[in-house]
Amino acid sequence: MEKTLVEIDKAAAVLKVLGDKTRLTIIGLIKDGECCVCEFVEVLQMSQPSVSQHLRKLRDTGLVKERRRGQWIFYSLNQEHDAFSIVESVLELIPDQMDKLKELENKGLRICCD
Amino acid sequence: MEKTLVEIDKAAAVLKVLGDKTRLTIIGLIKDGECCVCEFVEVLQMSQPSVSQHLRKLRDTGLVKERRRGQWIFYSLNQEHDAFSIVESVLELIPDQMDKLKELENKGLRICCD
DNA sequence: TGTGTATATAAGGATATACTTATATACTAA
DNA sequence: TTAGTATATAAGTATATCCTTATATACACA
Repeated sequence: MEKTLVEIDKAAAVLKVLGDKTRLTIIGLIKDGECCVCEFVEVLQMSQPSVSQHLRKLRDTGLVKERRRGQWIFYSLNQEHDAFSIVESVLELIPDQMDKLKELENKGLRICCD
Repeated sequence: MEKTLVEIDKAAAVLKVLGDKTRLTIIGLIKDGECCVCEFVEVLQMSQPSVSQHLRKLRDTGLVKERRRGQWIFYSLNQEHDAFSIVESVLELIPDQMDKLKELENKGLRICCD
């Protein structure tokens, strides 16, 4: 997988979007799979519009992909992103968020659509 | 070199500081050595207070170190930072800034203090 | 000591950010 | 079609950010 150089402006834009606790947690939550908006709302304990707005920033920079599945929209990491190597190194450094998804599952709130 | 986990808040703070074109350029300029404030001012074509304020953010998060040498203060990367791996992956991705230092040297504006 | 140079800090203003509440859109199922 | 659920967008507001100009601090040298 070739690594392309990324202009400073673009790299700065990516880092700025990643530089927020909420969005970083979202990235951590979809490290190994996808989540839908209502799952983020539950895990993050934030309002739905607020979560939507954070997801929009992630989507606008191309860091995440979305996939509609019935009434749900699932978000996942865009591993094709030019700056994905940054995302990877961030994910290696921050604590795993999987326990939060486990907790969701235990509460019966995990959305599964396969 | 052990890689420590970094809390989400701290990682977000680091990414936020890196998420600015000016500061990212500064990081690029000191990739392989140190620069003093007046060199940044010349390369970045920005006011001295503005540069100082950017350097302060980088210093406050611990991403750079400073070293006074006579009347000059030299800044360099803090390779001991918990999140240095992020800095490294960013530096691998963005274009080299060394040409700007070469240009400074050609204009006789490079400060050397050894 | 006084003057000049390098850097930092303070204060103020324009713009960006991250919430809020209200509303619109898209899909599902009766 | 209508009602309900999931998500997005709009508008407003408090706060943060990044610049500016003015001033303070630290050092060098005569």
